[in-house]
Amino acid sequence: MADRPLQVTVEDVAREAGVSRSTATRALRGHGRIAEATRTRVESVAGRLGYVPNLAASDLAAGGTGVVGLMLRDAANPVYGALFSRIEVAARDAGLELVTVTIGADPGGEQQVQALGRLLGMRVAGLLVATGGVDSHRLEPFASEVPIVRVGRDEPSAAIHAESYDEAWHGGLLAARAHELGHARVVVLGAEAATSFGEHERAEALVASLGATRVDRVATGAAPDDGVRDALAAVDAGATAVLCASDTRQLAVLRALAERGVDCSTSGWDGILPGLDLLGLSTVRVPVESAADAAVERLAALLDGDVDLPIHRRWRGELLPGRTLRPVEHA
Amino acid sequence: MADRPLQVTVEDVAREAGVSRSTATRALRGHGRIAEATRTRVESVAGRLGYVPNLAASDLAAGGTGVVGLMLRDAANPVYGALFSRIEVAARDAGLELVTVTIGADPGGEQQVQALGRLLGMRVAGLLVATGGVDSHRLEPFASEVPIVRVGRDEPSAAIHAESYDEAWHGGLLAARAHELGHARVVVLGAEAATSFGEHERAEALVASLGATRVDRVATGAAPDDGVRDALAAVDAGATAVLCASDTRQLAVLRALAERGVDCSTSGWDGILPGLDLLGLSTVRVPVESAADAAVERLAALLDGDVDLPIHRRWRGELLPGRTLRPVEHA
DNA sequence: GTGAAAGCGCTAACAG
DNA sequence: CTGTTAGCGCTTTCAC
Repeated sequence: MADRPLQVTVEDVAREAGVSRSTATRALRGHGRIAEATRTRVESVAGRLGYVPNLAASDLAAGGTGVVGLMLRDAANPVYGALFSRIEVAARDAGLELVTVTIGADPGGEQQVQALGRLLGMRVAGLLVATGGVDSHRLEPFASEVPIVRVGRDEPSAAIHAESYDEAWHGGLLAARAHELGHARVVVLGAEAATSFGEHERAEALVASLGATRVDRVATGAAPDDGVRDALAAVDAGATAVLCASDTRQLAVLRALAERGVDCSTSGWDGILPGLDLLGLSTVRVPVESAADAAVERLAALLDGDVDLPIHRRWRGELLPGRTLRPVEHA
Repeated sequence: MADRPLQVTVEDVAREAGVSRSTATRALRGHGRIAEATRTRVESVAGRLGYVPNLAASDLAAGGTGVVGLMLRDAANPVYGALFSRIEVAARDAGLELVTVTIGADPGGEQQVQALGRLLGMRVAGLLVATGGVDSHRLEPFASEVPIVRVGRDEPSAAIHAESYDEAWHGGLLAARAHELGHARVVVLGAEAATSFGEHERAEALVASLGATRVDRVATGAAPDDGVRDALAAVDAGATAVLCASDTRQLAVLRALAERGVDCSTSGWDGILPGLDLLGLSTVRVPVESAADAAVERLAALLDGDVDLPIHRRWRGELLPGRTLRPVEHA
């Protein structure tokens, strides 16, 4: 191997193999007609020299990449981790190469612009957007030039494809369960719209499905234990369950409950957390896998020029009954 | 905005702004001398046209990228999720742009070669390797051309930097705890070397620290409940604790124990899982944050040409006593 | 089957 | 302060 493998160019490989640059390229990329003998010779020279094709050059010359870009939200959250992982696997199975850029909790801010710019600047062949943090209006101008699929969140724009979760339905599941267990006054705990649109949407879905049930809505910031105090106050005032817009929040509530020795039903939302069965969490298992698979499949189809699906689709998960949401005890 | 923003070139912007291509570039990149008036004009034209610089072209012309590459292992595991997230944040704080490629559970295989090739092909300025799945000998040839920092796992090669965990010490922590609680016969449950080197290493560390304690070593495959049956058999035969090489495995054991109504101490390793406090898991909290921060900081320093650190460093976490590893009850 | 030549879109000296 | 001039490394017609 050369002492500076990354400095080796096709030119070098060609010279060393005694062929022209174009022949070397052909041999390496396996396109056009080429003599088998030449091909193997060039290949072995390339290997010996440690040649690593310069992608910038090749993308530029070829006028585009085969790579698809993924914009992701902070993976510390197991839900995004699971989504990421599943997208990754699906993409690999579909023969798509993926490059990922992540975006912190910086709604509407600098980061997303930059991340999006980077991916578009790479002239990715397609875009998967798995973060609520990116506004549709930023994406929209590019929708006609590169296929964009949003995953895990509803998409308002009709120009952008989406595979999301049927959160309204999920809310119905939880509300029905709470009702069935006799809860007549509950608190709904979840972020306000500006903090996390997803959580907000979930909370609203819950409230909407709760119908006649008396609801104390606690809208909070991003930190899991934001609003826990308020929720407990409502419990003291007579609420019999704290319905949370995410499992992380539910954990915070359980922690607070345990600490104060208060007994109260809770539920969450996500259903991804390893060990949630041991904890007995009552929650909704969100269909991460379906959405991820569908998004990748859809993108692959778009890249192939096929399109026949409705532009937006929603997937349904299931209720995990658990043990934290219990029947109301009548005094 | 142009009807085809991604087709707009500096040339177009320059023409529209009535300047030359190089002036336009200068205006956009803010290098060299440029009249403030021209700059704003060019900028506004670029904005209006929806110009997105072609990075392939710019990287090629500039002879390199500013981007650093991250090779990551499957993020479904909360530990990798946490690591990923922290690296991301640290990189952002350090002003580094990150592109990530992930590698499935394909030790030594095609995927890593491809992923590495993609990053090197992009001519990244530096490389962060956060997966055990990439062999050192693949990395080594490039270590002299691009700074490479391995994170979260020991690195055998002296050419490659590393910020890893002091697993031997962690093993000591757990072993001491088990001893102190009176466990005289334990089972150590963790993957075999070929399946997960990290887990294997942990298990070995445990065994080594366990000294005179009688140990049944159960070496398994990757699935969390592999080997659980064997572990329980050892418990039936008299072992008083099952020490696991990861928290995921510990969960599997707890599940099996609960199912069979058997009572037995357990411990895990990782300490990242949200809600582990509620579960009372006894485990070691691995110093993900320290390693991630150190790795990014080191890489940034390397990119600046500073180097003074020992090439390999190890970080120490802490014991989370929990409630799953309990004193042995004497009959 | 192979080589020569013309760029891809951008940057970076240089002059002016 | 701005325009001109060379490329960066690779792909791709098009002749031979």
